[in-house]
Amino acid sequence: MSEHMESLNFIEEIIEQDLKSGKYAEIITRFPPEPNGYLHIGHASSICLNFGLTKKFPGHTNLRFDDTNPSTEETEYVDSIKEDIRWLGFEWKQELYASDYFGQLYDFATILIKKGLAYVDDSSSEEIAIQKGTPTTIGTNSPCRNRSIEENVDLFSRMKNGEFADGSKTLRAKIDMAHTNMLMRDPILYRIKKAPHHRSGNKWCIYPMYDFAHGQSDSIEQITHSICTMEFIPHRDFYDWAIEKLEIYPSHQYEFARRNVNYTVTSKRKLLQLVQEKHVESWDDPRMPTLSGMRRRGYPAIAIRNFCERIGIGKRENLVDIGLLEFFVREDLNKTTSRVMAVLDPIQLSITNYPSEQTELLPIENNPEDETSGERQVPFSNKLWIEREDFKEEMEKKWFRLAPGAMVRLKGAYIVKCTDFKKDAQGNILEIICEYIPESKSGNDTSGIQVKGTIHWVSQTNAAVAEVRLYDRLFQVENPMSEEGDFLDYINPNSLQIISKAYIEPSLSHAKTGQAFQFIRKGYFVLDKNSTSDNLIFNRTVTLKDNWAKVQGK
RNA sequence: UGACUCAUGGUGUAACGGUAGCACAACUGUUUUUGGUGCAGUUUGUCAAGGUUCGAAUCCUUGUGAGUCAACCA
Repeated sequence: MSEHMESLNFIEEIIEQDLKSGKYAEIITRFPPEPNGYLHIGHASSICLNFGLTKKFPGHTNLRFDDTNPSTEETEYVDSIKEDIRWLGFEWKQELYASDYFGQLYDFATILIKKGLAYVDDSSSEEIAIQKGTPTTIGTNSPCRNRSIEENVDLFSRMKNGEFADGSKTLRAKIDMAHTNMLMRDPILYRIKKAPHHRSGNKWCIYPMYDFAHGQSDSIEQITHSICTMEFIPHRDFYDWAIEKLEIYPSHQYEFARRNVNYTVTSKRKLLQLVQEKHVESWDDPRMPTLSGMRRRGYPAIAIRNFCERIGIGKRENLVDIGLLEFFVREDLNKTTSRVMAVLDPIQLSITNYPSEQTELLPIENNPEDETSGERQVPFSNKLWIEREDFKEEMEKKWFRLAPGAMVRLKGAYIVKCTDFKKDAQGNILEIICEYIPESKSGNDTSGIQVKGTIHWVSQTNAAVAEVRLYDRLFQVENPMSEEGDFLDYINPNSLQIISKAYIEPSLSHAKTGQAFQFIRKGYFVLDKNSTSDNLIFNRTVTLKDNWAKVQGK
């Protein structure tokens, strides 16, 4: 009933007005990646924006690969991009490629030449750079600027036919070498590149530049709202110029500020470097900010979508706290994952008054947040593994775990009282000795004893073994790109910690790749894709919030 | 010595000339067989100076600060 006016971001406001005014009956947006790398969290923001817009308003979104540079693009990237978008939960109306428009783009270029608005230039890249001038001094005209239309038409077709070497000629727009916008100083439209293209093969040896492909592709597809990041603002002048001169469908470009996340980098070049120089295992290394990395890390797609929606879009510089993403990850996983017990840093706990030959199965709820999740049977015996950090040699104030004389509940089992412990000559604790309270059985406790602490455990005779990989942030500083020197200097040397032998409860030996769990008190974990039944591998997705750690830190 | 963007708590984002709100983070308390979760609450903000107005985060002026632009990359 109470229809609250939902607040719109600035692009949604523009669209709402365009729809209301009748400028468009429906809108068309596009997500236009270049297939030269894997998608990352920054792309997720753009994907959620573009696809989200046409969920909210009538219209549709296309996927268009901006593949105009054959030397950097590969089909492997095309495939990963499609997989990542689908995983995020979006489906495009049409799958399109700028390379499909090479013929049309060539015709567009010829139109400009015939209108006297483009010319073939023999200048080298160095000469062109000099002609450009600087932001504060005007440029100079190329000596080729006044070639006749006939000569330009002839030269351009010979460029296409492969008569000239790479770099020997370009096609340039004839605009204004004194323009305050550097990009309007006769920008290059076409270059010669005798390289095979991932889709068109050797059919072409001239390729359009971004500026002479993107806006034109938008126009061909009748994109109504072409959304890109702020660094393309200076390109909008040319975007509009070309549409006007070509007299084609007037798409419009809108810009928002790219989303940056702290403790990571999201430049494709830097990410590629991290992979190539083996600072990480692969593009989908769980420490990477790529969508495939986050998927392997165990981040649910819904968490990424909620994150993107929450941070919204704007036009100002930003550095979003990765903690917000982690919040959404925990929020979803808390509701959906089964609780299980795993001991990462084991120490033996022996119960002296429990029959040594006995094993009993105890029912433990799978997820207290989900009444329908049921329960499972967990074996219990007199020799258990517990977490080394759950024991202290001497009792302290506010310590709710084990210490000599202290009592805790073993999750889902009994209350135990620590009676003794054993140390070796070096002072390492070898074993904790306890007595259990038979009347304190979980769910049937008649002991009347109240304890503050509950700890997790695994029965030694029934335990399975797994490798557990603990991940931390990839960089030690919030913004590696703004620090002095090389960003690689700021890599966190402890971003990956491998525990080769953790003890896990037997139910976990049937886990499936990608299946997520909460290891009680330790965090959320997911079975890695390289896991086998002989060698189980769990990735820690994210820790639980830890108030105890905060108290200790004080 | 240019053009173009931008400026709201620690972070991100609302407000469309009329009560500065939301989320995260932080901090209290409470619940809890996870020091998790849930619940209740607290703290913290309009870059500055002028101006217009009954009234300014919002409009105007000036200043300050940050970012972008000179790839045959996208």
